[in-house]
Amino acid sequence: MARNPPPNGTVRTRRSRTDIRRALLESALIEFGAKGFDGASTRAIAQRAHAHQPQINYHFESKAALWTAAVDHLFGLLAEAMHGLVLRQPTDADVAQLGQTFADGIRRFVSFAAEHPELNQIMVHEGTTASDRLTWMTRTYVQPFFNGIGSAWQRLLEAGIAAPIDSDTLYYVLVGAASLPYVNASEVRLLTGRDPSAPAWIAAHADGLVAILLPGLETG
Amino acid sequence: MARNPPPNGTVRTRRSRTDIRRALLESALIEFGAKGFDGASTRAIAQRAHAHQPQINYHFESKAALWTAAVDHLFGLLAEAMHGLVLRQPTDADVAQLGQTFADGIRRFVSFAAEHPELNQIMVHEGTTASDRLTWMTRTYVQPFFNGIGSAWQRLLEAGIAAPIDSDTLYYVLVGAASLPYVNASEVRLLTGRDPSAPAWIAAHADGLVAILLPGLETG
DNA sequence: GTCTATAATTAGATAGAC
DNA sequence: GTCTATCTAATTATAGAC
Repeated sequence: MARNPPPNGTVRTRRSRTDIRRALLESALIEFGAKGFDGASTRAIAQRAHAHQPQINYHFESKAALWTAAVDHLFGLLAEAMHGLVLRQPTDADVAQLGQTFADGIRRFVSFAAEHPELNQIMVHEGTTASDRLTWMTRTYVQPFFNGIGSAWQRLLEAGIAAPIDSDTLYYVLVGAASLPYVNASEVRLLTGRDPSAPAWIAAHADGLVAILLPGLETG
Repeated sequence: MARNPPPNGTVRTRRSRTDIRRALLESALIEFGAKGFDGASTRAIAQRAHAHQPQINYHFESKAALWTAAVDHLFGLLAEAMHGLVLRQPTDADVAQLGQTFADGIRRFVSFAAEHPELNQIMVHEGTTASDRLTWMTRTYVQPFFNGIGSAWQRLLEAGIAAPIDSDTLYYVLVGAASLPYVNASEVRLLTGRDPSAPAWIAAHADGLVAILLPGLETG
């Protein structure tokens, strides 16, 4: 079953279907994140994945289908990173426990934003203008996330743990404050000389957000 | 000196040099904000300004020059909106007064972000990747803003007025939390059904930011 | 499955009539 | 100054050899 190997080491090794699809997806995330849907070119995406431009149309139906597949992949990673977090707890649960869970969620989200800045880059690009892509992404992936955060925040507000911000506004305050340093990591390096992807930076950032958003949280 | 009027009302009226330059600049801000530098097309910019595409190269040297002029214009508006705010006060000044000034700055910045979302849209687009445009914009306009906020924040930290966040991080927390609802206004409308450009939304948002960032501020 | 060649469209920029 | 026409280069997508 083995295919003939290339004549000698000079030729690029042939990759499996799943390998090249994954490489194209990850390249697409970086390019779409950096330049947006219209600004990204399929040539640049292919080149970054060490593939040729027509392979995109072979492995995916179109540029739009590639974008969709890339976003599917990325939200799958987010779901993995958030797995096990249950913000909507049974009504008799200790609300202080919910506060700790929310704080844990903030830390995980900050870590994810640092590790995968493409997610928030793409969301910021798409969120500016009404489009089919925005509607699909919002209804499919963002809405459940938004709803879960909103209902948990409501209970934390009533318990006096949360800062005095209504839940709709809180969502954007949280996401904006949690993601901008990683979305704009190039600017951060230029402006501060520091690297926002350093573990110490990420931890301090997350601690700060927990402190300002959950001032009524018991520490220890 | 009056030019001949158009034969009758059907023809588009000829605009003055300054009028058409301004129309092209404002159109450019919207397109660059929505799609980024590479994603925006000069044809779309011209069309939105009710002009023809070659007029861009007549009134501006190139697409890049148009971008630069548009950013110059926008930061000019920001400077106007912030005019009179003096964050770096003489050493013997009352530090509580500095807290009030900082709070006022937050409110003005939120209002500006709501009124001119293009500023933060463009900054988010450019901040993702190192480029000559990013370097120029950061050194020319962002650095002074960043430095002023940083030194004021440092004094507010020492006075126990500011939330426990170091000043580098604070800058991105503040800008991200203050701008995202307006940068992504389309998504906000889809997700919440509310309009973030409504005065009540803006005021509540700014109040929330002041409350979480300056917990030691004296109210009243 | 991969790769070369290329079709069809659109991009930014320029020339020249008016 | 404006506008039509057009140039060159880059875009997404397809066809067909291997």
